[in-house]
Amino acid sequence: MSNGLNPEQQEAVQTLSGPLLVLAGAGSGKTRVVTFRIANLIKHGTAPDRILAVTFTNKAAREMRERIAHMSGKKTKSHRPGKPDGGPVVGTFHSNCVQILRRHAKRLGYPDKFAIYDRSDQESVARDVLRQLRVHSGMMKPGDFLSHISRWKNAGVRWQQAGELAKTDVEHVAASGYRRYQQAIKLVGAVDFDDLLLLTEELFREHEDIRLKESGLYDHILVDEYQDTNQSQYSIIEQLAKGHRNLCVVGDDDQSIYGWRGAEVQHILNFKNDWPEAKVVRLEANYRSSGAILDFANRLIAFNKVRHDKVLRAARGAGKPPRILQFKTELDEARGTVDEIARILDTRARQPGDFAILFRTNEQPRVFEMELRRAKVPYSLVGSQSFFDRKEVRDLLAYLRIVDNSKDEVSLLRIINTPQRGIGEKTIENLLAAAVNRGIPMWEMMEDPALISTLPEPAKQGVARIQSLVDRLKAMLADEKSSMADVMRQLISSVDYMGYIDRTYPSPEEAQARKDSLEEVVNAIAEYETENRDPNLSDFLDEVTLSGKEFGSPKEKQTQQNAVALMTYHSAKGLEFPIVYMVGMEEGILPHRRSISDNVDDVEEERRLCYVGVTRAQDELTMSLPLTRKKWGKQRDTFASRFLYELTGQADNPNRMKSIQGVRKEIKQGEAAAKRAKTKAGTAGTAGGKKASPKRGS
DNA sequence: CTGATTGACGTTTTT
DNA sequence: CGTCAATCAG
Repeated sequence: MSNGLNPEQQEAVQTLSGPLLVLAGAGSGKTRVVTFRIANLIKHGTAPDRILAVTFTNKAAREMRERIAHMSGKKTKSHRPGKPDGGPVVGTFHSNCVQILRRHAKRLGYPDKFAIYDRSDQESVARDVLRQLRVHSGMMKPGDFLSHISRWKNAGVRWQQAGELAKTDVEHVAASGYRRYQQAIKLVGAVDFDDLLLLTEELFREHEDIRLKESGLYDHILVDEYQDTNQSQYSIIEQLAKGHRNLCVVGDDDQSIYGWRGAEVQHILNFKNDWPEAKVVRLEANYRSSGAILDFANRLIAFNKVRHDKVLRAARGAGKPPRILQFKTELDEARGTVDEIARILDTRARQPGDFAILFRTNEQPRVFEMELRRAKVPYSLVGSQSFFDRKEVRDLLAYLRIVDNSKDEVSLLRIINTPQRGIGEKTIENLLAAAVNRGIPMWEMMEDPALISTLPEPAKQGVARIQSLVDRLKAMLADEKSSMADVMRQLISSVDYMGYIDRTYPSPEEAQARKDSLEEVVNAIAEYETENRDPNLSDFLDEVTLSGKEFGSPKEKQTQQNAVALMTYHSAKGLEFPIVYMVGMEEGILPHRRSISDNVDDVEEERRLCYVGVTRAQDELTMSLPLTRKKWGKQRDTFASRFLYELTGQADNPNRMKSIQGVRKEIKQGEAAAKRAKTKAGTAGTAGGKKASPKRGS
């Protein structure tokens, strides 16, 4: 074997035509197989740019591009099919859909320059919709509302049909909100992340000419992490591949962890039904982890009922047995873990980048971050509050988005009075109402002299100022001589954003930190400009929205290169580390309380999550739990995760059942308390007078 | 219109 | 115990 692949891997690499399902276990060299197969296709005469590889994350796309470039010496491009620079097209579902939609938006009644709304933009639209519907936050919060819509969209349900499907009161409210939400974002020419997929699917389904044109761009399609495709993605792939049938999908049903986002394991389990002539290759040899770690993984996942039966074979020796540690509090857990890492680093046997600390929720890492900072261990927190979520960064981007596309209402509302320029709440309300009334974007409404004349003097001036600012920036952008970074700098000084920061944040350190992140935005734009052949604002904004987290400053990137990784199990998928710590192994966290109910638990996906965590580890694995955790101001007892018993082969240990029952009881009590609070609130409304007086007395 | 204070509330994961 | 939204006095 010239390239060091085993026979199964060889088979996957050498099957060059027709449908191919690669059932790849964790650590089976999946990524290598995919890249080798692409190289092989090219070697056998496929033009590189007629190969489309779809990845799940931007990071995976970037890595694959690098590997391919490394192997073939060919450059690959991110997601610009049709341009003559050669390599295979590698990108995520979302980035590919954006490209397709940008080419055909008009056919769906969208403007060429549609904005892409991310989670935070969506929330602001959702808040507005809920306010219009007079929905109290006790009934439904913006997040809940959006997950209803998202679930419908993932299942291909449009707002016209949602009402019929709604059963509960909450669903009915969500359904009527769905209509308003969808009309609102369409009016401002925006699409959300789900729309990117939904609209592409619709485009292909309703316009055969477009489907033929787009699918005709490729002769081969490869899809990674196929177990995580949802309904729209499944359909898009089918539409693209049904002509040539050269479709290779790679995945592992045991690592399906995005069910909550509409992913359906059935797609990978049923692949042979949809593509009957498909060849199936199973990769069950694991090259990543030590035997002892794999034993844990195999024992654990065997508890799941819905799965392809498979057992990972260890290609390596047994290695160190994994450890399970208990600490008194979550602070002790963090301290113990970090101290150990620091100690190992002192011996120089390992580098910071060899370690990962994995957890379930984004709130867990706080303590670990504190401890890592104290111990002066470099770390990088993946996900969570990303750079582009910081207020000042979002503000600047909102300005850019207005310059790019003045219809973008969410962005306009964000910066219309930031920094303050005398346009108050009342004025905004009036503008908005008038715009809605006439069915035009707010920005256009602001250009109506009749309306302007009704505004109070300060607001009048404010509107004039923001209009002239945007005009100036637009002109500057069109001017060849000034770069996008120049436009950005001009913007910051024109609105005196620095002064705004000084006024808003009295602490000098915080003010400086915020100013630094402004600088980083300018750097990011400058970097984008130097790295892209045909830089333009729309494209920059797309990239930021679709992959915001990975855009950090050069400085940030460097420190992240060799740092202890702090991340969720979800973000860890596809990665590997010599030393892994899985922390907070408690009932209620992993499995998460939301998957546990009175007597029927739905924890299979949580178990897969745990499995993903275990199989990230190459040499050493440590699982830990604090015996108490601070919650709502009180230190409370925790229960050991049922998974700890399962993976150590102690499933019949009575303590496992005690744990499960313990957490169920706790959840039940929590629910009862919530109910009591709710009824109390209800009665307080009618009999409010009775209870109010004693409180005021003090 | 702006900045400060008080009260309610707290169940997950992300392209 | 913190966070954030709603509320209130300049």
